[in-house]
Amino acid sequence: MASLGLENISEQLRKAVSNREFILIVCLCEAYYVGRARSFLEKGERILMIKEDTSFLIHRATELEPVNWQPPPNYIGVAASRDHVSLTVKRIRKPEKIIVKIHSVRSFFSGRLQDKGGFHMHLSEKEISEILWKHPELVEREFRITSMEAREETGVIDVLGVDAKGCRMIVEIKKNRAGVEAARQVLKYARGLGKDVRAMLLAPGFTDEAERLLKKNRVEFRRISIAELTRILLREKNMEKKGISTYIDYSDS
Amino acid sequence: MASLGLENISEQLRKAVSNREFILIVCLCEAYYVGRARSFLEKGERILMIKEDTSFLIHRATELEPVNWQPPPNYIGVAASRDHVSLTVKRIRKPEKIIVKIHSVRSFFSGRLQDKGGFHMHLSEKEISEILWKHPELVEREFRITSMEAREETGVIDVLGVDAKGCRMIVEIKKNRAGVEAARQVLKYARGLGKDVRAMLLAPGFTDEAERLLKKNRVEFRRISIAELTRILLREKNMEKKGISTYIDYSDS
DNA sequence: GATTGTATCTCGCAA
DNA sequence: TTGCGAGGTACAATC
Repeated sequence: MASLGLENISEQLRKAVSNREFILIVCLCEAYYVGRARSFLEKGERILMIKEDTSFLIHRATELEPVNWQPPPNYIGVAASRDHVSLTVKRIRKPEKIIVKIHSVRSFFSGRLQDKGGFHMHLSEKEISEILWKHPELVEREFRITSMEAREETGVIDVLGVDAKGCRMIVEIKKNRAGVEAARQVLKYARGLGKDVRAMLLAPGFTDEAERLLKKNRVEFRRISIAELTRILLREKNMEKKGISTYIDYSDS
Repeated sequence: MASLGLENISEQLRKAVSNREFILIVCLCEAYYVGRARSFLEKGERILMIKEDTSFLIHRATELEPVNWQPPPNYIGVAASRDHVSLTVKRIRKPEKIIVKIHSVRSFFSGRLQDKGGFHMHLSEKEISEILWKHPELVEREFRITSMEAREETGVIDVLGVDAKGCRMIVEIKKNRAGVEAARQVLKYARGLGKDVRAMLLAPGFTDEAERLLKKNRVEFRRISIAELTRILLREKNMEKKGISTYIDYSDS
C-alpha cells in the first residue's frame, strides 16, 4: 500500500500522470473551475479520477453526476506546496481548467487497466422483427408486412411487405452496424426477386463501404435506434402484464 | 490494506453496502444492463463506484462518461459464487438494473466521506453588471441603462434605466439565489424612488419566501443564468484579445 | 407522477 | 473546426 504522505503522493501522482495511468484519489480537497462557467468547490472529501486519456472527474459522496469534470484531451500538471498538492487540469482544445488543491489523501490507486472488452447495446434480430411486425410504420409510412422470415431460394428474408403504392418490398435487419456483407446479402435477395421489388436494409449504423455499395445499387437503408426499439419493446411488455415490473430478467447463475 | 480474495471482498462489500459507505472497486468484471435499453459489457478491468446515496457508476480506462450507470435510489445486492461476486444494482423507482460479475479485484476502498463543502457557480456582481451594461436586453427587450451603481439615499442601486415605454426602472443584481433580504432591499429602493418606477430583481434563483414577498409587492424578478452570462463574458473577452486564450487565470500560489 | 427546459451537458457525425 | 441531433441523457422546476 502506498504511503499517504503528501510528498510521496505528489511524487507518485507525477509519475502516474507521466505514465498515463488510470488514477483514483480519495482525498480532502477544494476545486476551482474556470471555463464555460466558473465555480468553486469548498473543502471536503471526494474522489478524483484521472483516466488514461486524461479525462478528469471529481465525484462527491452522493449524486450520480460528477461535481466537476473535464473532457479529454487535457494537460495535467502536478505541483507540490508545503501543505498541499495542486493538480491542474487544463483542456487543450478549449479555454477551460480545473485546479484542485489536495490537502490530504485517504486512498491512492494508479495503474494501467487491461480492458479490451467490447460494449454492446443489443436486441436480437428476432426481437427487432417482432417490434417491426407490430409497428411496420417504423420501416416506412403505410408499410404493410405480408410475411416474416420467408424462405426464398437465395436465403431467408427477414421481412416481406408492400409499400404505400403497393410495391413489394423486402427488408433485411441487422442488429449491429451493417458492413459490406450485409449490403451484399440484401443485394442478393433483391436480385433474386426481380426488378420491381424495393429492398431496404435496417441497421443501427452502416460502414462507409456498405453505404457506398447500397447507394450504388439503389438499395435503400435506414438507421434504427436500438434504444428506441428497446423503449417500444419494454412499453409493450408492460402493457401485457401491467402492474408487474416486467423487464427481462438477466438471472445470475 | 484489504485482502483481495474474493470471499473477503464479498464480505467487505456486503458490509460496506449495508453501512451505506462510499465504495470504489478496481476489478476485472463484466456487466449486463436491462432497462430503457439493454447492453452487455464484456470482461475487462474497470472502476465500480457505489455512492452513499446508492448512485452507481462503471467507468472504463478512457472516456469521460461512464459506460454503465444507475441514478439513485437503488437496491444493491451482493452475492458470492465460487468464482465471482455478483453485484446487482436495481433501480427502485424504475424497471432498470445492472448486474456486474466481479472476477477479481485489484483495489478496494470503502468509507464514509466527510464532505460538507458547498459548491458555488459564481460571477461577481460587478462582472454581471458589466455584462448587463453591454447587453441591456438581458434585463428586458428595449431596456436602456442610464446609470450604474447610482448612490441614492436608500443605498447603492446596481442599475438604473428606462424601459421601452420610457418608464424608469431600477434593477438589483444578486449573484446567488436571492432570499427575503434581497427582496426587501429592492423594495426599499423602489419605495425610495416613488410610485412610477418599476423595480426588478435579477438572480440565479429565488427562495420561496422571496418570491412571495416580491409578488405581493409587485416587484418583478427574473432568473439569470450564471452559465449563460459567463458564456457571454468569455465570448466578449475572446473578441477583445482574439487569438489569445483569455479565460481568467486562477493562479495557484 | 408526468412534463418541460437546462446543462461547464457529452458524443458522434456531417458539412 | 463548427453545427446539429441523440442520449439508457441527468436534474430541477412545474403542473
